[in-house]
Amino acid sequence: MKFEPVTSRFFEQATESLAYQLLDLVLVHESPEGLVAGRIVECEMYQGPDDKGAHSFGGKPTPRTAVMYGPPGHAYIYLIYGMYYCFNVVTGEAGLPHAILVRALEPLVGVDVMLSRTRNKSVASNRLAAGPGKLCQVLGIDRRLNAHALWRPPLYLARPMSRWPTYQVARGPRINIGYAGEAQAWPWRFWVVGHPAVSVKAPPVRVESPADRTEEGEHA
DNA sequence: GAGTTGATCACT
DNA sequence: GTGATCAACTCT
Repeated sequence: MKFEPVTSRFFEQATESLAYQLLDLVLVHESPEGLVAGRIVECEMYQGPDDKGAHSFGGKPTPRTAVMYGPPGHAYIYLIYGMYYCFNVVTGEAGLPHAILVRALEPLVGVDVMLSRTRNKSVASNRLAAGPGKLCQVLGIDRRLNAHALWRPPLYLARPMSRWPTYQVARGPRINIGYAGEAQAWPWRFWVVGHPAVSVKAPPVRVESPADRTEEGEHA
């Protein structure tokens, strides 16, 4: 299976439009243990400084969140709960601290390498990366890749050589941001309807047809 | 419900 | 500078 990296120009669009488009793409890591890649099936957008759920809420850059304030298309990777990493795509023009958390992907290449990195021996192979912490674990992503430009190796977004079958996108509230006040309810999580690699089952606010997606992308 | 580490913040 | 708090998670 071959993949074509996106260009830096790809990231020069509104965050919500990018969130939808991530579901067309593959995340590739040319790791020391081998190439691993998977189709992105779930993501969440975070739009500081007004989003109480975002690390960039309030608008004051910190050492951790500095990369979110830079130009789009770079990786924002942070340690969560002392044990897991989460991988984000920085979006929004420089100065606008937006990012999209990639929550789940469908393993496509290097499943053997992914299996060797997981501790849970009984997990189904299509759920090896069903969750942001597991995703980073099986792809071998850690803080060393923070701020990496995501249009070049060893870590990049890519288009598959052939398009995915037609699919629907659902959107709903984001996961585990109970501290975020009313932002908790904002429908800023996006996922491929019915896909087995999606991390958490939750009722969508609404389901959109491919035509809806196209229309929304053009308006963005 | 526990595990585990470091960023962040409210204080000296 | 120092200490307390707690997190965009995962598995038991």
